Amino acid sequence: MQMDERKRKILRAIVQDYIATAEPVGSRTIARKFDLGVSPATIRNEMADLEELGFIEQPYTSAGRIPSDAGYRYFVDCLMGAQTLSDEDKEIIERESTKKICEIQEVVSQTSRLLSELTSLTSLVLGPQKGKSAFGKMHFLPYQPGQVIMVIVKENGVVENHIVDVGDNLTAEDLQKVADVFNQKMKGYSLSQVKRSMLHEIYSELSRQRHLIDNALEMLDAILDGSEEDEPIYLGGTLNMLNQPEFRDLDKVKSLFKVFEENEPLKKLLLPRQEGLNVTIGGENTLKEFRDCSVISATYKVNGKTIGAVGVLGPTRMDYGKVIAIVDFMTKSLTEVLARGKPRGYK
Amino acid sequence: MQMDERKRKILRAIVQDYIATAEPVGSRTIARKFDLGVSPATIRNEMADLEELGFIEQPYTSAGRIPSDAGYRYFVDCLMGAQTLSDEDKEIIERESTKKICEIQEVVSQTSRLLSELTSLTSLVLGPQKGKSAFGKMHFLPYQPGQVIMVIVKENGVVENHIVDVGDNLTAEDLQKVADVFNQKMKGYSLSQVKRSMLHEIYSELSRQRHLIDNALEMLDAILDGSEEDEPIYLGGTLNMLNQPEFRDLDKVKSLFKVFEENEPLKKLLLPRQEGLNVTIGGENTLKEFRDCSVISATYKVNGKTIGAVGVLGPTRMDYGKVIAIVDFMTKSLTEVLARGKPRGYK
DNA sequence: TGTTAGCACTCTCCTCTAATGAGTGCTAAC
DNA sequence: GTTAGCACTCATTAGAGGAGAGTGCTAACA
Repeated sequence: MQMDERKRKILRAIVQDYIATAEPVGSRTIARKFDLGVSPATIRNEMADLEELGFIEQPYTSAGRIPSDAGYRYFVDCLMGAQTLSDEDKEIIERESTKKICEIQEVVSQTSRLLSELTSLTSLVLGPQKGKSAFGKMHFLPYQPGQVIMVIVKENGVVENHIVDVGDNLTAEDLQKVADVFNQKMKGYSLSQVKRSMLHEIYSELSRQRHLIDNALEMLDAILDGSEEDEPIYLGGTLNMLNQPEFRDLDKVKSLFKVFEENEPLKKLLLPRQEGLNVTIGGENTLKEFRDCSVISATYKVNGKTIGAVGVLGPTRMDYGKVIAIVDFMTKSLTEVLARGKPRGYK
Repeated sequence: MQMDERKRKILRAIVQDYIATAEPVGSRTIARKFDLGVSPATIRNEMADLEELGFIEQPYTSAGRIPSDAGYRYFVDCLMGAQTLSDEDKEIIERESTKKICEIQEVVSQTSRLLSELTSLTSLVLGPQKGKSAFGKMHFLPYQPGQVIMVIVKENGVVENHIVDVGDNLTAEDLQKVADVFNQKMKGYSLSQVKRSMLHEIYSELSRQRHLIDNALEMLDAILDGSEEDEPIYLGGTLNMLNQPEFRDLDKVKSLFKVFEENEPLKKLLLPRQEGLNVTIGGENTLKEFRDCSVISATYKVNGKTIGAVGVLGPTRMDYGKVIAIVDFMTKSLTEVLARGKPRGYK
């Protein structure tokens, strides 16, 4: 059996109506709401075919039909057509993107908030990967007797500071020397790349300040590498999920929100199998908590390099056209903002 | 009518049983579970009295009784007796508190996590108030052409850094001069305290660097004062609320979680009417979302000065004895940790 | 051969009713 | 003052019946 034009029209009608109403769609409804020029009986026949093809299913005998995952997939891939963004939404995004921002975190959280607001769904934003940042420059500043402020400028421009305990017997010159050696030897390397030999050199050059070096290395370790693993994902509008009829069930809500508290599953959800825009529908997600959910995600870039991703999570019964348009435009806007504003924090 | 010993025993039994089962308590149940040496009929008579006194109420005619807010209040104030902490919990808290921590934020989030874990309720932790911190010292470090890193050491020891745009024509000496003037004039003042005259002085002394000063002041404003308003409250174990039978209702959950997203109401909930430990029961909370909730909160100190608060939020039907013991011990442990470890970030 | 009207059938959802059971208040006896 | 007994109340549950939506099938029609 083949899909013909009428089947496509009917499938599209079913998906659209189900997205709008969350109720199983009957042949009569389609005949009434969509002007297909055929009777409900004909539509019924076609629906039987569509069911056989696996695009729709019945919750129970003699209920209307709802789209299957495959049905949504076919809809997204073949039926949806060009996604248009409403002028209103477009304007809102553009207005936001012209705001001046200096911290990368602000950009990310703003993006997250905006996404969930525009879609009335839950947004996921993965900020620029800090992990790969390398050592740039080190400064020491006076703080208190026995302690100094160690300021680390990473190669990606992020500045961090930590208090380091030093002995009482270190002079400003000693510290300057330590900084000089570090700056010279380590520029451009992350700590994990620092060879033993390099450390050895530093140690031997600065044998007097061994205590300080140990402390400094510990701090550096945390700054340069520690953050790699648990890059947080910004969640927005989680409560929107509670408005979805598919989450009327409290146990479902509980297990969903539990997953929200973890990072790894969300990252898996967000990170695309390929560059650009991805649509993951229902069971295509591996996690059972998301079996009834779809994710629209997309990566964004700086200098042609992919550095993060944004996504929207909602029930499979979501307005794919609208959400895809929003996510798409948002990543483009984000890429633009990052290229223009150059806030600190991305590589 | 007066409370006598038997009435007290019965009220205590009702509260304890209701806390344990979440079911209205009948006279028969009390006679069976608690050995009061009287028959259900007698207990019924006493319960009628307790109801008249306002300590218990009936959800509907011929259901068992549940404690009213006043009943819980009487229980907490007069019936509960000394709260003992289980050795197990004590050990857990002590083990946590010996861990080395260097950032105040870690302490706060650890505390929050621990509280919600031990109580299976929701924890609220208000970190040390940063607001009152004053200007301590300013440093400039080279960053990129046209930009410098402004490092601000606040009087409470917190170090923050920001990138500031400067013109191309500023030398290191110029910057040093700016820093010197700021350090000299502003030490110990928060920006809101800076008199116009003082600013005038700075301006006239540094007329050449006006552009830099404007930028610096803007940053300082954010650092010194901006954080005062929206000191975040750390929430832990919000999902625990979903396990409480009183939150079976999805609408209730929705409105509760909505409040969780705001800061102001939570702060109101947490900030005590008096120093030390506070118990706020049911309707004593002003917000309608918390009408069925109680809050056990307590302040913690450093150097004898109250600087923050922790609290536990749960249904009015909570195990007051246990929770009070935990919160009490926790604040003491926290006070101790802060006094000993002196992590940065408190005043 | 494709389309349509008609019709019996299925299954959910809602409502109504009756039975159950927990718990009370009252009364009278101890 | 305490208790046993009893009638009464009311939430909860299960079951029955009806309404309604929607289907699949059949037969007639173009």
